[in-house]
Amino acid sequence: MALQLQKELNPEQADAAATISGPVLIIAGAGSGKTRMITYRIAYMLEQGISQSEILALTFTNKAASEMAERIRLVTGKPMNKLTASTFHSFGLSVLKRNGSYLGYSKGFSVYDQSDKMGMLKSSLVELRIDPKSEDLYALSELISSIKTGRLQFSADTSEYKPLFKEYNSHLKLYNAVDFDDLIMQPIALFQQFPEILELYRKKYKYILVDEFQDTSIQQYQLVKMLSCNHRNLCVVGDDDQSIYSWRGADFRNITNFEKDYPECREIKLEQNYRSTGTIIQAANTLIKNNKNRKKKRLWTGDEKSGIIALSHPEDESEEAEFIADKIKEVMIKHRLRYDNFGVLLRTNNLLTAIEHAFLSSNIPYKVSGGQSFFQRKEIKDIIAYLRIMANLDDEMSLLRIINTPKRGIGKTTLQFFRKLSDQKNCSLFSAITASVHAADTGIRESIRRNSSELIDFINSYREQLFSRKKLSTVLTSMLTDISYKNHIISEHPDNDQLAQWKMKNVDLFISILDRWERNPDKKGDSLYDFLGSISLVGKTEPDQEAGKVNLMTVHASKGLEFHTVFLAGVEDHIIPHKRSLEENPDNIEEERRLFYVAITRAKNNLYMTSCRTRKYMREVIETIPSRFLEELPSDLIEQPGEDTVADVESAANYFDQMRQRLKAGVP
DNA sequence: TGGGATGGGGTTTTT
DNA sequence: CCCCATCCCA
Repeated sequence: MALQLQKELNPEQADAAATISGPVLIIAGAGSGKTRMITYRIAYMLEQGISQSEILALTFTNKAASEMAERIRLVTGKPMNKLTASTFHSFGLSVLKRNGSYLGYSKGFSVYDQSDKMGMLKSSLVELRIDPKSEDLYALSELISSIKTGRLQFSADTSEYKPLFKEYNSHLKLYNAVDFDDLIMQPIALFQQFPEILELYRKKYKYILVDEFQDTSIQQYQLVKMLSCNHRNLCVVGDDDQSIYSWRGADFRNITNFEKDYPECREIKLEQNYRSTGTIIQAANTLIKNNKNRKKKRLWTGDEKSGIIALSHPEDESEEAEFIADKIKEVMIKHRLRYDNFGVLLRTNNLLTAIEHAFLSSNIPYKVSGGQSFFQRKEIKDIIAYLRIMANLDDEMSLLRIINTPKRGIGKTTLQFFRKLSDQKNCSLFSAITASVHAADTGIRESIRRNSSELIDFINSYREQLFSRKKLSTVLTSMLTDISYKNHIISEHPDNDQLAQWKMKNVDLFISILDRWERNPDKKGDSLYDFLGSISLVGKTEPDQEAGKVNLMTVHASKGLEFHTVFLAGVEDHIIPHKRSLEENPDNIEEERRLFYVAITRAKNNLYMTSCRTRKYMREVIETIPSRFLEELPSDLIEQPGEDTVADVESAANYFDQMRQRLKAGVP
């Protein structure tokens, strides 16, 4: 059955979907049916006889990648097991897994996340005899990242960190580990050093598509360019107005670079919005017009002016949360909606708690995406560290993590001794401990030698089992029993049994995730290495297809999603736009505005914004100021409860004035 | 020397 | 409010 692009898509979408060879730049406004277009485009390619294995589709999140494959499967009715749809990072990981040995990585190398990275930085500083407390670790990790990706060069005031940079990288190598930046930079290095490997990838992936192109970094674009510069079948899809990841290296100038690199490219704009009511679109357009740095486009919709945008000013965050809870119930009944038609969006994760409390006490089912990932939780990271050290004996960060979890009687001093030894012999910590427990004259006390020796034997024995024929989940379960991990959890929370129970539930959940992964017939023959790889890049908790729950998330996490009714909480200056963001660079105001734009355009029908008058921050209650972006919205579109429109606009203006006075007076 | 108790400080967003 | 670091005791 032939696909009928003209019937399924509007003329621009159909044009974009049918243009499968040569470079194409598609500017797709919010809600313009981008995903639908991409789905049909790939389905159409397959219909034209291009095989799945020749297509590389790069997306921004794992969720987007799996959804893309699923949608194509639904349209074509065929399984998509040969299609490569993944994030840049997981693509990079797969390249390294296959070819890492060329760069000196051995099988089972570890992938370090942000917190591992911080830990590495801290110990590198100690090694260089710099007090970690005197440094801003977060800023340092950004610096390291920028240098590594070539975004920044060492300058006069940063050159003092050259040794740190060197130390950090050589330790990564020593631990047989890579960080997130390496997942992009090492494949590039590999392709540069071994053109014959690059050639293989070029031959394989004849058609490349990049989604969320505005959020790719210069390096990610470089990687794509390397792969596609011969056949030039590169399609990039993006919207500069929704670029919200510049802090992570995203550079929407890539869009202009693309036009330069591929002068023959076709450019197609999707500007018709199918998602939102006219009110929402008008507000969004008015807001984003204030950004100087953007491509000309104007989103339009057939809808005239239905839908609601409302603003209210609760006293504090608990009143705000209650308002949202009550409003959800009210709107749900009025419009006969389900809970999952609602999205509650927040600029920062710490605004989450108040909302969760309110939802719990008014029995509103909800799910949180974003925030701390399941795999980032302490108890889960502990278990992963056990698996990682067994997969990769050089993995020092993991060894350090588990060495006294639970307590094993190996303390600071002993550890220092071992680390010094590993440094002297330029070997891994694990080898250093092994050597020292077997040496005749160890220089350590007998009881400690015994403890350490037990640990080494423990790791070796379970390592062996994990690579035997046994089921991983079975081995893991017996290992956790062996170390009485659950008792450890209980002893960590002597006065909070509920928390301990919750953590144990997480542990069980992890085991069942492993179990399910092992049972998956696609993963047959895969090993512990593959499992660790597969979880190392999973950001958020997988959306368990849980229907019937209110969606609670950060604005960043909401990109690409839509809800009948959206709540945007904490619409206050210092939150959105965020204080720190502006402190870093006043130009960030445009990115903050884009964030606000993304939030607004998630709404199909209604948008309820709340701006508290006071808010608790850390320990103190502070007076807040309504977000400056509120003034950029057309005031006649905004309802404020309990007042008629004219008085409303006036009082809002007054309110802003008062607040500005207060701000000038120096009241925070 | 290890481990518990006590006090200080703090994440904007995430692959 | 919670997590981490340091200090001090056993």
